[in-house]
Amino acid sequence: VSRVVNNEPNVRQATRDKVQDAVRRLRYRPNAAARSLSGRRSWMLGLVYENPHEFSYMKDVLDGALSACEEREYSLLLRPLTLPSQDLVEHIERFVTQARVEGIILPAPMGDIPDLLRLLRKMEIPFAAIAPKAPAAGQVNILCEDQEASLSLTEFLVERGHRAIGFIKGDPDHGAADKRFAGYRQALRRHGIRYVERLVRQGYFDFDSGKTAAAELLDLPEAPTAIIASNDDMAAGVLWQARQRGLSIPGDLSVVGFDDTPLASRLWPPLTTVRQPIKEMAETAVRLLMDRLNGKAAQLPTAPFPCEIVVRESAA
Amino acid sequence: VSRVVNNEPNVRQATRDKVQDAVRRLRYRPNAAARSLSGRRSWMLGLVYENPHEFSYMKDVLDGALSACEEREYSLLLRPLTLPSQDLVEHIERFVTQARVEGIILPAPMGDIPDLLRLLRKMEIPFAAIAPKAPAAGQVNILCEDQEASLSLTEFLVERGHRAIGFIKGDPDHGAADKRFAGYRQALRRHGIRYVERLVRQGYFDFDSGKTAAAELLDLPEAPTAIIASNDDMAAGVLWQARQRGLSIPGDLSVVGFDDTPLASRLWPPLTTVRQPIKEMAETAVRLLMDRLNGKAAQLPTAPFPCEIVVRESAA
DNA sequence: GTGTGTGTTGACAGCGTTGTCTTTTTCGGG
DNA sequence: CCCGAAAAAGACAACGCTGTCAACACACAC
Repeated sequence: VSRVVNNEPNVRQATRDKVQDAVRRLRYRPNAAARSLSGRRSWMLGLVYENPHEFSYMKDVLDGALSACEEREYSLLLRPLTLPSQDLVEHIERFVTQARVEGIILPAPMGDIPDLLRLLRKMEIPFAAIAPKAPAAGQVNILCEDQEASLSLTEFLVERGHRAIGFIKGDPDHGAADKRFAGYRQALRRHGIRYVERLVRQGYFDFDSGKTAAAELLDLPEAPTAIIASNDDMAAGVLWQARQRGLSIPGDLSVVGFDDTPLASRLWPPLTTVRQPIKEMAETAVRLLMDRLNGKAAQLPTAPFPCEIVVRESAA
Repeated sequence: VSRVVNNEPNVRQATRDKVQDAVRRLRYRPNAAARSLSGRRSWMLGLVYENPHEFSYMKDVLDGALSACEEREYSLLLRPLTLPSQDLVEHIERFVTQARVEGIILPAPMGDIPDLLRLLRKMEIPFAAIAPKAPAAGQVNILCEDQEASLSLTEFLVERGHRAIGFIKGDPDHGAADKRFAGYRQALRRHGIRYVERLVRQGYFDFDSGKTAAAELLDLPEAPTAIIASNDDMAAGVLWQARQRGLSIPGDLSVVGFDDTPLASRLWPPLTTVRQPIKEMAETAVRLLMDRLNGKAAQLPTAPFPCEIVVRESAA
């Protein structure tokens, strides 16, 4: 029965049929616990994430990870965290040893926490990092063309005549933050626009930091005519400040964001933003991680996923 | 060791200490698979949900369920579904028998799908329904004061002078939809305002249906001066339509929603809405379900959770 | 000293699979 | 028809716990 259920070779077709018939008749389902115990495999992956207030990004990661797990009959265990967390290591160690997860998915910014990575390496738990800042060799890394997207997005504004373009950076712990900023600078350079440090503010990927940064930018004597926020939630903060000041969008100020979350299409005016294939990235992360667990040849690093500008009405 | 680890009685303190000391020294962690296999318990709960585009509500459910599971060292398995689904029964049956979940959490509208409930009863899988339309006896039901909240919200508008109040209903499959509508009618009755059927439109808890319904309402010869949307995402649709028509909010039109999602505070103007303690409700659902699994005395039905109006600037 | 009851420890089968080793069957070639 | 190799089937320990029953220790009453 075991050999048939697990599709092993060296079973005569007639026997196979007989077993499969019985399986159906008796509605037999292998017991996952017994299978794990005997096979020394848990058939479980872990998803360790920072629990954000605005969950859109994580929702896509979750959808992708779940669907890839379902394909191969794995289960997915979630472990939300709030950073910074001093008992992180102990926490994760319990998570791993308790549930015996075989591998872990680390969406940003989890792929860049030294303590965490060290622990996982020590415990020999394979992992896949989604959008890490520093994609180390020997681990699964899923990237997307953040810098290219940011370059295009900035050029999109330049082409429409903007020269004073404000930029709100993302949380420096996220890999995407640096790359988006780099794309911005690259675009300025390419078009011979002077980089003005005052036009750049630090944000943290959340609404409030977007509001704060926008306020600073808009109060500048030479206020920008366009603002790039490193994600949609911060862009919402920019819109909010613009409203407060009675600025019309995009008449007085153009605003663009990143991520194409549901929020982007619900704001007024709807946000021009960058869509990333997060769900596909998460699916790929899970699949590559499983391949590695099953000893498939170490894959070549996968090409970064392409992004796409979604043009709406918030920029002119 | 088993007796100490599981806190069973009848172990001398000295022995207990010795074992605990060894546990620490050896970093011993019970093997979940072996424990399940032997104890015939999986230590797993399932969360079966309809996967919405706007995930805010489910995010709170997820947070609550995870935190309650963690308390008692249970794991939570997720099963997103897209309704309607013809192979739902087979799907869930596999989910249950494969992972051997001990119980299932059913956030709305899952608690009202007859096929699903029948299956779970047949398989004798206990479940907890969050905000079901028809809370059947003999199961865990978690409710909140939707009708009362809707009553107060409507009165909030009446007190500010509104008489022509539009209402956009939620998905009729959700229990909350009916109750919110009932609260609206109750408020009208209490204040002697005639109920006008044309001012009520069917929505489905999503942005697009909110837009459509709002368009119909705003095109009415006697357009409402206020619109109640049965959730924030539809309220965002109302704001969108208002903008399209150049209406000022709340000057020309007051708009209110339900759920107090992140979206509500990011829209302009920020939405007056109703906050429900979703996370606490989910935690309670999980705890009661576990109590039932562990044979605690059948609890009395829990009191519905109170809601709270969050006043922002979208209504005047 | 014996008997009784209770608290404590010891011993071991059994949970439902998988991996490995042994035995049997099948098949092609002389 | 027999032989040897390969394919298929069979047998069973092992995985790491829990539940249950047996054994032992100790306190107390008689």
